[in-house]
Formats: sequence, C-alpha cells, structure tokens
Amino acid sequence: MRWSQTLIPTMKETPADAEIPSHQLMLRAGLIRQLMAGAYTYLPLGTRAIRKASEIVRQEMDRTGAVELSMPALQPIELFERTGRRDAFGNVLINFPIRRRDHNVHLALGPTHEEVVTDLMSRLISSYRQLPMTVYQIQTKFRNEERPRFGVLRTSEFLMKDAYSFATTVEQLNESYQKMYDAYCRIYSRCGLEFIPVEAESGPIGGDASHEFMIPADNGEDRIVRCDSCGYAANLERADTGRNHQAPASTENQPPPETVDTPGLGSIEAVANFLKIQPSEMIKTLIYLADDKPVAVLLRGDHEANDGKIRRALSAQTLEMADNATIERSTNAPVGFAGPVELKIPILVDHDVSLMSTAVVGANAEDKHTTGVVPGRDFTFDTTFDLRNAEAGDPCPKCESKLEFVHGIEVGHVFKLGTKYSEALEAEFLDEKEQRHPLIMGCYGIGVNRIIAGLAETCHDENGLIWPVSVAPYEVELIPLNVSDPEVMKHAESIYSELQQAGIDVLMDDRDARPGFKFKDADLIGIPLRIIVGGKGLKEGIAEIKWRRGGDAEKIPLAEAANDAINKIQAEQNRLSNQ
RNA sequence: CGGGAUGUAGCGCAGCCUGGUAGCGCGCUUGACUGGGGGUCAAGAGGUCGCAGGUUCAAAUCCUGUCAUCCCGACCA
Repeated sequence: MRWSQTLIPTMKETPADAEIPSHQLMLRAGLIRQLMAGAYTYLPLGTRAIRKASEIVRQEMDRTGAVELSMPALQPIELFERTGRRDAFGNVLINFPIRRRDHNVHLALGPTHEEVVTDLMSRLISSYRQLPMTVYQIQTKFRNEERPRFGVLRTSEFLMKDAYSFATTVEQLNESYQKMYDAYCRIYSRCGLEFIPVEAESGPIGGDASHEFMIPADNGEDRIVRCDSCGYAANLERADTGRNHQAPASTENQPPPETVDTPGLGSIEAVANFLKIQPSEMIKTLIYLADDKPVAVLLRGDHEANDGKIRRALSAQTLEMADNATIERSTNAPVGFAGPVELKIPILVDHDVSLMSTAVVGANAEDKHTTGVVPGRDFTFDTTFDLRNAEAGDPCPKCESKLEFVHGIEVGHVFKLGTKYSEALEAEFLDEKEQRHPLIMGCYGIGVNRIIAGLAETCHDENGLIWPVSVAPYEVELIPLNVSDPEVMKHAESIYSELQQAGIDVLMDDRDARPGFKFKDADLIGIPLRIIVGGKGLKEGIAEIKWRRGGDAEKIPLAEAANDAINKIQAEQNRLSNQ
C-alpha cells in the first residue's frame, strides 16, 4: 500500500480527551476515531491490526478443533427472559421494541451468545455421539456500558471471539477447557503480549472453573495479586491470602473491657479518629444475610470484606448485606454500633481478628463502643477463616513468599459454565442408556480490541507505537526519502514490488514530504521494520534497514534489501509463533 | 447513578473575571525555495464561539436550562 492512497491521519498533538497512552497513541497514529462515547471507527491501520489479531485467534481456535460459525447480533428478548439474564444484565443489555406489521417485536443486541448458542444446540444435538463439540465466532458484541472509558478499552460495542463447548461429562468439559486455556496462551504469545493467567471468581462450580487472562499494565482496570517467586496469580476477588487459623492471642493480664461514649460515630474511621487509635486496632462487625439468616462477620477494622469468601465459608447459596431493620433487630442498636460481645447471632471470624490482643468494637448500643475487648475471652469462636480481600504483603497461599499487586487489562476469560443455560433452555442429549441429560457447557471469550489496545498500552516509547510483526498493520514501512528523485524512486519501487510479491505487508511512504517528517510519522505508527532509500545510501549502493524497537540501522546492498527484509520478517514471525 | 471538569476553525489553546471588530500555534490550499529527524518565505481558505431561552441598545463573555465529552467513584454474565 502507498501512504498517499490510504487514510492514515496522524496527529502531532495529543487530543485533550485522551488520557492513557493506548488511547492517545491509537488516535495519534491514525488507528481510530471516536464517533461517540464508547463507539469508535477503526481506520485502515486499526482495521488491519484487528484483522491480524482476529486471524491469529481464528488459527488457534481451528487448531483446537473448534468450528467457526456466525450467530445473529439481533436476538429475541425472550431468550434472556428464559435464562433470567434480562434482569441479571439489567441496563447493560441493549434492547428495544421494533414494529413489524401490526405487532411489536422486542429485540436485544447480543452482549454475548450463551442463550443463542444453547438454543441452537438444543435443536441440533440429540445424541452423546455428537459430542464433545466446540463452536466459536468472532463478532461484534453490544453492552450498554454505564461509563465507557479509556478509549477503546471499555466501549459499548466491541469485537469478541466467543467460543462455547458442549460435553456429556465433566471430564469432557475439563478437556475442552484445558485446550482453550492452552490456545489462549499461544494466542497471546503470538500477539507478542506479556500476559498472566489468573484464577478468577468461579461462581457455582468452584475450584479451577474460571481463569482470566491479564495484560499487566498500570492503567488496567482490574487488580490482581501475584507471587513473584512461585507464579501464583489471582483476581483480587478470588485471591487466597495464605493465612491460616490462629489460636486467639494470650488472654492473660488484660484489663476488662470498658464501654465508652461515641456519639454519632458509626464508622470505623470516625471512631478511630475520636479515640485516637488506628483502624487496625478495631474490629469491624458486618451483619450479613446468608440464605436469609443473619450472621455477623468480624474483620480487622482496616480490612475489606470479600463476599465470595464469606459465602463459601458459610456454604451459603446467597449472601447479601443485611438491611437496617435486620441489623437493628440482631444488635439492638442502630447501624454502626454492632459488636461481637454477647451477640445473639452466629459470628464468623477472620484469621487476623484472632491475632489482635485487644480491640475496640461496637457495644451493640446506640452511640457506644467497647474498648479493651479480647478475642477469645470476651467473645468466643472455634475457628477462623479467610474472609477479606488480599492485600500487598499477605503471605502467598502456595509458597513462603509474599503477594504483590499489579494492575491488569482483561483480554480473555475462560469459564466452566456447567448446565445453567442448558437446563434453562432444555438443551439435552441422550446417553447410551437413553437417559436425557443437560449439555455440560464451557464458554471462552477474547476481547480482540483489547489485544490491540493492550499492545498499544504496553508496547510504545516516547516516539510512538512499537508493533510486534504478528499484529502490525504492515510488517514493513518503506521510505523513499525524496520522491522527486527518479533514482531513489526507481529502487524504492523495485523493493516495493519485490516485497509485495513475497507476500509481505508493506507500506510505502510515497508522500512528498521532508525526511524528518516521514521519520516522525514512521516512529508514531510503529511499523516494526523500516527500509530507507535515500540519496546518501544510494551513493554507497545500499538501503538502510532498521527495527522500530531499536538497534542500529543495517546497510544492505540495494539489490539484496528486499530479500534481507523478507528473511528478517519471516524469522521474527517464526520466533513469535514458536515461543 | 453520585462527585468534578470542559465545550471557541480539523487538532491544541487564548479571549470570558471587567459585555462592543473572534484571535494564536499546528494542520489545510496556492506558489517559490528546500530535501537524512515534524523546514523557510509569500499569499489564502476555514468559526451562526455545543444548543435553547433570558438580561441588555449590544452576549463567546452575564443568568437559567439543556446536550455532549472527559476524569474519580458505584456498576461491569
């Protein structure tokens, strides 16, 4: 492609609305333009990058034996009502009535395709002999993001690869899941991305039923914890803290508790300020409803509750914060003054609470707290649990080391669904004994736009983007420095057509502009390999070949330049696909 | 949905407080020069100042409303 014949609107200045590097660079390098909040046009360079990433995804999906199909973005709302997800999605689900002849049809734009694919399979699968089966598609999804942000990272319309596996047994599901997991690792490696697979909140199936794939990036929306020494990594919601049950600290020689007035001070922070103590010297008493029964959860004052862990510790189906009436009934005090001493409902204690020798707690009376409370003496418990979010410095659950926090961009998610959708939509198969069973499903998503944005976010320098060859819009940028010099153009044209014939994606900057201008643009759009043909080199009979990522330019005889570039590109492509 | 900010030429911004001719840089057009890291000179084109209403002889500027965009938070199968 010749630069003069395509559309690459580069910008010298950074648009004011773009805050993070990927957004700024994608705009400045002419990959995208915004139409409205949460919706972007992909210009030619952006489209080419998306296409390259999609093709890698497609190849790796095919390699697992998954088969590609294409389902409608338009979906009847009834499907979402049958699975209960119309409510679950709420406002996120874009849906609207349309007029058809004399009646209304209520449609949704697909936020994902569990319903459609399950409905499809319920009609097409009847025997265990057809299974296992995995299908996938690469298609635009729609979700009404309450707050689109970070450029292309969080939008209401985005390109997603979604795959769905169907199995007769949990073993079959596990096998499909593992294949997808491995394929995801290959995909991100081939895209030149650094990535971390993390254990994610897995819902009803539990165990290893869900992993997210994260690109470590300071601007990532997700917080993950990881251990540098053993490689353990998990979503913040999911991360174990590696702490164990501790017997209560010594109860000897502590003075008895005292009740103090704390008028109107119902928060940890306010009480700590008032008593001139640290929040870590207090115990937070949270009242929950677990399967509709009240229970008190005790955490150290500076810690954050983790609802998933609490729910699992109680083996409860549902868990929610108690309403004010329940709190008042359970504690005989208004919200903000709950404490564990002589509390009439069951209490659940976090590991760290038992390590406190003495603590300040709510007194279960309005405007009063109790100081000098000793866990194990003033209230008792048999065991303790991991009930809070992990924090930096917590012990690693898998080794001796400590956990650290990193931010990440979620670029993929694999999930063992089980039979939630197949039961709701009656997608069943007949086993060898003619018994009916619901299909056992898995679902697997990759945000294709996020691969591109993630690369832009993590692979750049102060001059612009630095694409890996595998997803670069073009592999080679050929720069004739003076297009009005016939000698320069003769050699440039010949290298250009040689590269094209070899199947290399080459962009020739044929604009009549000064060299410095073209160099700046080349740095900005970040094409990995650059060939320069200019007057200086011509005198020596050479072209200069240089990687965008750095290093010195090589001087290659003009006649060999194209071949040299072809070899370099192929070697780099091989390196990325074999690593 | 709560909090904050910003809307003036394609992009970045000034002007607004103190009402009176709409400005700068980049980009764009034409020409000449120039030609290895965002060139120089000359001549141009381009804006109902987000929108609506109000105050005023007069509104980019003051007031009210509204819309849009961005940021923080809540939310995110």
